[in-house]
Amino acid sequence: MSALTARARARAAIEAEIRDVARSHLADVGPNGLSLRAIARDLDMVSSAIYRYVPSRDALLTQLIVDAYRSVGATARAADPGRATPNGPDPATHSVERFVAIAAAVRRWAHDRPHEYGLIYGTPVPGYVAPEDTVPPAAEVGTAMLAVLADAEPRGADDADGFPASLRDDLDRLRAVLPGHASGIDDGRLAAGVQAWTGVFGLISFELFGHLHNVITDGEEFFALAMRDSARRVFGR
Amino acid sequence: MSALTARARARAAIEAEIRDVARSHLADVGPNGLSLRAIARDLDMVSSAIYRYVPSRDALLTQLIVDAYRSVGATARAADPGRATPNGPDPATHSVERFVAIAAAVRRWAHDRPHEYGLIYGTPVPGYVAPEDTVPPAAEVGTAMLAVLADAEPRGADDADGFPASLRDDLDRLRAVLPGHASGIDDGRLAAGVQAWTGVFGLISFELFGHLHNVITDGEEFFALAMRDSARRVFGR
DNA sequence: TGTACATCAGTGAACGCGCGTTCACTGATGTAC
DNA sequence: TGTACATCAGTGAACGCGCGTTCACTGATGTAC
Repeated sequence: MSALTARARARAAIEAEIRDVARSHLADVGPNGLSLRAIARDLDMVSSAIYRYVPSRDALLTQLIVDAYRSVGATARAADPGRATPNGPDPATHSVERFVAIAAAVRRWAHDRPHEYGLIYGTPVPGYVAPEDTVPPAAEVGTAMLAVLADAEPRGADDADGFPASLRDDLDRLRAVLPGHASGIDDGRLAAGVQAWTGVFGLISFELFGHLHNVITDGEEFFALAMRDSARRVFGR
Repeated sequence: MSALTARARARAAIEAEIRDVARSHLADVGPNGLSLRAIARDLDMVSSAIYRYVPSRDALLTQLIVDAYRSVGATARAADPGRATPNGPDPATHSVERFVAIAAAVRRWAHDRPHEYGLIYGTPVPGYVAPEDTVPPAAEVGTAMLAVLADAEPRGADDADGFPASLRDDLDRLRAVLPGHASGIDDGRLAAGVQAWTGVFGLISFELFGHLHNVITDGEEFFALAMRDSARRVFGR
């Protein structure tokens, strides 16, 4: 029934296995320590056999990075209650709730697979240069979060007094990339939105990398509190 | 005149050289790639000679980590305009300004030595367990930033409604560690302070690790804006 | 000031290990007629 | 349905490399008397 030949199915299965094993190794040794030989060993393959499936170590890293970006991007999109309705945003869901829900889902995702999170949001792997194909997946989460801005009801005042020209340019460029009627977002709100967006990952990283040890034990509550606060600043309460 | 013998001075000089070379290698290969042999090579030493100065690779890593924490901690303290006066905090300097000044100095520090920043605020090195002696230096920056809270004039309202007990406990514990008359800080403000503190590193990491590429070009301005905003939320304007 | 001994710095060889990647090869699975 | 050929998966040996760490040793620098 399957359109794929037995060989093609076997190949797909092994490719998936390789990525799974690689992800689990990531947890033990980190991206720098990731070894094709070790992966092959775990799969009862001879070390050279893995080159039938993976062109090089860096290519495998790239795949894992792209997978991770796509995965967290999909998680963010799926968690947005405003996007849940069939056509367009649900106007009944307040933007604050949407932002908070997405943030919480991203945090859950990160805590469930800290090594994959570290792979994309931690220290860049030295010597590894991310190819172009990682760029679009990398943008997915940010787009999902900032899309909430585009749907929010516009506010009257633009409290962007004193923004330097360079920053206004940046915000203009960003507005152009955002979906829908993003053009209605004023500079002040857009800047606050970017800040809120960076805050999501800032807090997740801080917690995951151990810098809240001996400070905050209930990371989940604190995160929820902080995100609510962030979102309210952007959207007003 | 020197209290140290020639041998002791030579030793101190070489130890410093080793750390310098190690720091420069950090930039090229990251903490995982740091190699005692490579360091020895750069110093025209035979590979085994380095063991006269460094007990092991992990010990060297620990030293670099401690140095980095101390360095950023000292930077933060030195940048606090409220601490500049001989005795006690300068009441004329508003807390917002103090926080913003410290944050900017920390960002500068990080941008001047991104690898050292990554060493302490990036992904933890897999397999490396930080010994106890890294804990006090690690706390220095946070203490410097939150100390501003302790000096701030108390505000009337405590907008900490709905804080769960676990979070209140965390905040109590934290208050006990903070210097001076920190006991006067209410839960709402303390939580906001912690959030502002994590925001500093969140934004620095985000920028340094490349996640603001194609979004914000003038990172310095955006950072300043964000920190001002953060601080105002904590201290009121 | 001089000598005897202890401490230290630096050498060179070796241990056992792991890595990415290439290559010529065997045997199995697919495809075209 | 059967055969001939092309493609693919997996093998095993090898290349050249780097690593942390130990060890027995030589020669220089320091210390105590």
